[in-house]
Amino acid sequence: MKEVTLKQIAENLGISITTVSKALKDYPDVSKKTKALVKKEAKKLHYKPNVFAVNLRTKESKTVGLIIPEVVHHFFSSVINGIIEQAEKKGYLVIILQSNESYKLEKKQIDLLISKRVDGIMISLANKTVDISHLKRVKELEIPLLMFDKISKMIDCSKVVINDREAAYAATKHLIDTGCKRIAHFRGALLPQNSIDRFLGYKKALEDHGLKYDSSLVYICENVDYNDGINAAKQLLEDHDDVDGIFTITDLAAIGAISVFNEKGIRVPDDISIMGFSNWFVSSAITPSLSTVDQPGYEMGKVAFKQLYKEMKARRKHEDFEPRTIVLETKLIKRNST
Amino acid sequence: MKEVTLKQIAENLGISITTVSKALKDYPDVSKKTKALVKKEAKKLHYKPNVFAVNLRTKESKTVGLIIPEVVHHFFSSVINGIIEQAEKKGYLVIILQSNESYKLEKKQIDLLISKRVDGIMISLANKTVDISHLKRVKELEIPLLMFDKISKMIDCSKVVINDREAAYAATKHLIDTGCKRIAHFRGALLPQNSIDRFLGYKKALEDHGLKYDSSLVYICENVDYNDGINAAKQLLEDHDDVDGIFTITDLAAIGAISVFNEKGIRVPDDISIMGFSNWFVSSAITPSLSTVDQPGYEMGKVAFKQLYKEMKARRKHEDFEPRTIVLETKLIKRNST
DNA sequence: TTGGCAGGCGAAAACGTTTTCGATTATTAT
DNA sequence: ATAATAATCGAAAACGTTTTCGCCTGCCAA
Repeated sequence: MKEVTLKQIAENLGISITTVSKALKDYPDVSKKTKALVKKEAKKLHYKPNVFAVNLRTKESKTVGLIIPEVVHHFFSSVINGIIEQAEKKGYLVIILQSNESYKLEKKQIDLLISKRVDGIMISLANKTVDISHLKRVKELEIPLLMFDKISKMIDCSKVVINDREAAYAATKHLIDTGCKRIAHFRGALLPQNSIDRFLGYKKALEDHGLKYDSSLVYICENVDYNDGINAAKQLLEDHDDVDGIFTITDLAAIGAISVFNEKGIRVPDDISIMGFSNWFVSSAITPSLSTVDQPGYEMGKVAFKQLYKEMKARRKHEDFEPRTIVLETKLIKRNST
Repeated sequence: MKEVTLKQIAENLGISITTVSKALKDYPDVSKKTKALVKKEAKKLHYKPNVFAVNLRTKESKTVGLIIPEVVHHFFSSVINGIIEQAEKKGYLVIILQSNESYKLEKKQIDLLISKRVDGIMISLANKTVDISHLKRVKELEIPLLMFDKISKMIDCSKVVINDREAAYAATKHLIDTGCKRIAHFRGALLPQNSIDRFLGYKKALEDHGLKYDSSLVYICENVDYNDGINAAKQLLEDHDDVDGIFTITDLAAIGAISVFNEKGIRVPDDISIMGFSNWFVSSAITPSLSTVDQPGYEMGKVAFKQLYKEMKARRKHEDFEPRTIVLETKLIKRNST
């Protein structure tokens, strides 16, 4: 049971490999008759081109690499979904790697993708990534690169993001609009741009609406998860008794906080309003359902691949390409926690 | 800025390509002196073998394909996590495809993976998959194949599963042990083996403990999601007023049900106990926290890749390989909903 | 001297494709 | 008739690696 190759078909038909190859790709210098013959024989033998040979010859793998901090994460898995769907449509496959928020791993994975000769790389940076020489290298090798969600401003490449600052501003403003006077913020780690921007949006909203910014109302949720939310909420209850609103960097932290308040008999939103971020679909399932900002993960993945695709196409044709930054719309979702 | 190749190194050193290649791979018929020389030069030039050429020559891609019904899903994304981590350790990359529970897509994706010449394929079947000729073809081509979670008994290959029947039995028994007398079941679609097995476990547990099985207490949650849980719960409340326990096929459905009961003022677990399945981590975050069965996704992914790796290794050495079915342990998790 | 052997190296084939550049024939214009 | 043009085809190089097989040199034993 040997593999079917162009050679095989050529021999069967008594013509050259060249002609077979060209016939299958509809080159204009092959007669209709020969084309028909070749295609028939190819179909009969179930001919499938050997991608390894094609790759070698064309220097393309029709594969892109994707590096994200965490796979088990509603937002990122939505992005993955958007990416692989779009990629498949365009005939590309996606290799997924997880940096676990580690800079070292991220760097290693970039090397891995380069050595695998993917046609493009999409990445959402690890929180701990500050050195970006590994990404510079990608640019030097002229491998199309796209960053999404967690990006670095130091790299000139296409980007897909939301306007974290504006979204956080809107979220905080919503709390103010519903009557909150003293609003705390559960923020993320200090480094990531997202975390900074959401914090700045929060701060600006306060200042624009005559509420004084108080740094003692800002709590850091290092891992931005459920337990962080629990701990921050407990700490908050110890530190302050006059807080009537919280804006959290992520739904998970908000849910953690809500569970604390539920337990202690503090009513949400009567005693304290809570605003999440991301619109993780569980937010609508908890009691009370969580007001939040919708962060379009699936859409982001889709747009991101489309943009990368454009760049890969340009590169193939040796055209030059102008990187773009695409900002996606977020949406304020009002539910029962505010 | 040309690519560095073996030829390049050979020319620089005035030796043959053959010797360079062999030196880099520590062949015994190259002198230590030459090896050192070659390695030094290779490092200096940052030589990286061209995988396309290596693939073509060795007929291996060091890549495996993974097909799952849904990426945005706690259990499956955990499996992905386990797989890619383990794969990376062994020098393999993972291409992820999503069947969206569609048989047609699944079939197409298998073809895609075959034509990409992956070294192995891992799959969790779409619910609608009954025809398995596409999987037979994988076997015929002697591509190592592994099925996990949603498997087919008609295919002889390695499998990694949990004992759904036993786990469901234990879950139902737990409801019985805590005093439930009339226990409903929110089951999944009719076809999938999982769904059948969990149903059978539920039924058997009833019968073994002197409770009569009543088919009117079984509700079908076609998509096994949050809304299904809501609808089933509402229907249940219309149909029956004496039910004091529910075993749901998945946490999501359980959470949907809980939200209905919360709304209607029906107390969980005082009026009705609820038992989920999967131990989706949100289950511990809701009120009341959900008793459930822990389904080890990460572990399953890890074990699955390891097993596939063994088969790929055997295949490379042309040894024959005995497929194995590995059954992973589940764990009953008692929380506040029972 | 001859033979055998080991160590070190390289020529060349092979993997299967794509594409350039001629070559050959058939057709048309002059 | 000749020249120019169009239509078809194929030889061969190229992509970069791996691996088989044989060659050469030097050494030792008989």
